[in-house]
Amino acid sequence: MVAAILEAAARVLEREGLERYNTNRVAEVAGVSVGSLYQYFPNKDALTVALIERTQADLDAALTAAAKACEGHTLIASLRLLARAAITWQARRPRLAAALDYEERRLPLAPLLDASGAAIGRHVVAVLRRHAREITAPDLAVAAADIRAMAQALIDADPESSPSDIEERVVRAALGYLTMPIKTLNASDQAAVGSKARG
Amino acid sequence: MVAAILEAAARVLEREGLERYNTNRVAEVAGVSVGSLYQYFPNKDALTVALIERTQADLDAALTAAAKACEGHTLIASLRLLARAAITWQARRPRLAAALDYEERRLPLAPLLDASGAAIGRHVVAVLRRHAREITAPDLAVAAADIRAMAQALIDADPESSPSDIEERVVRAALGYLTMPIKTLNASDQAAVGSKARG
DNA sequence: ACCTGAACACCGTTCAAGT
DNA sequence: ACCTGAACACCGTTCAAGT
Repeated sequence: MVAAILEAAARVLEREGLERYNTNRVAEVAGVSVGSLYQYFPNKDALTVALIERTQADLDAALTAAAKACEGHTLIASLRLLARAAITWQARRPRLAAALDYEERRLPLAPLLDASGAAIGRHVVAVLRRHAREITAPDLAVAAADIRAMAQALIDADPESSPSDIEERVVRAALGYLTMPIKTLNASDQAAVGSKARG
Repeated sequence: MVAAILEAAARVLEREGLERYNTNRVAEVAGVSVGSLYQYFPNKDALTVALIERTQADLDAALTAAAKACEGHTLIASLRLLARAAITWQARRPRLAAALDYEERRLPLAPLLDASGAAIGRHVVAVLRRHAREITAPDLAVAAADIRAMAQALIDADPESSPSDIEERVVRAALGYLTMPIKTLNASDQAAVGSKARG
């Protein structure tokens, strides 16, 4: 029953969008009354969170496989494999993925951060750790979270771009963030501070 | 009257959040009836868009000033000035800025992209153009849009971090994206393709 | 025990009545 | 012309009645 309701929710989001995503419609598509829905989920947000969790578990599996495939590869090749996995996964149900990405920002996500969310981060961190020598970013966990946020922003930004174009830009952003020479970054401090005096 | 309603909307968003942001509350805070609100705005989204436009105009002004201050500075120092301007601006009314960033994703933004949105991009592109020799990214307009999306993602991601920490990460991301050696990126192609054969 | 769906509350929007 | 606010529609949620 829970699975049927989640499936109905996914279908409504995918085919009718966030505007028509309401509990009465989900119950109707699932073939149950709205009262039954509320027997299994305390409210609409809980239903959405459950759907996000199920979807994140899928993405986690895809990234686990990609992380394994990274073994023995360079940092660049590894980032490309991870980016490609995330982009391919999102391309399978783009409207559902975009809607859930959007809802993620609004919802209390403690359970997700503890469970699959952190799991996704852990895979990336594990891959990064193997290439620690090349990485100048001071904190791998922060770097993994930042790369995840940036990749999601680039992927959601324009669904018009081709997957290979998005991949190129995600890899460029991730690799640049990770390997930017630290002296280059420090060199900017004086100049920026000094510019306050200019007008 | 329009200004009074927009001010009321900003105050409601800032002090009571998106959950209590409704037309009846906005009208109440503005000291008018809800019917009057609908005489000046065709619907709630139009009110939100108008508020975003006004707010973006402020950000545009801040970035215009920052872009001017960049003249004569290195690419790195310029990116730091732009990042600092954006972060400082958002720190002034963080809850309002975060709420509007969120709404931006949902709304039809043709007017914004044509007006202030594109203006913001133009300033960044102008700064980037002065340093074209150091930049390996193939399209400055795409790069500016990507940097804007990434910066927004990092700024909105954790409001816990200190402004200087966020600034460091935004500059790292932007500079890395822009200057990543192109040969490094190309070097990953064969490895990634070859990995498909592995398991 | 579980399901049903009418009913309630809240909020976006309208419109007849007022000035 | 412009304002008012009660009324309507929609959707999240509940609960008395049914099986």
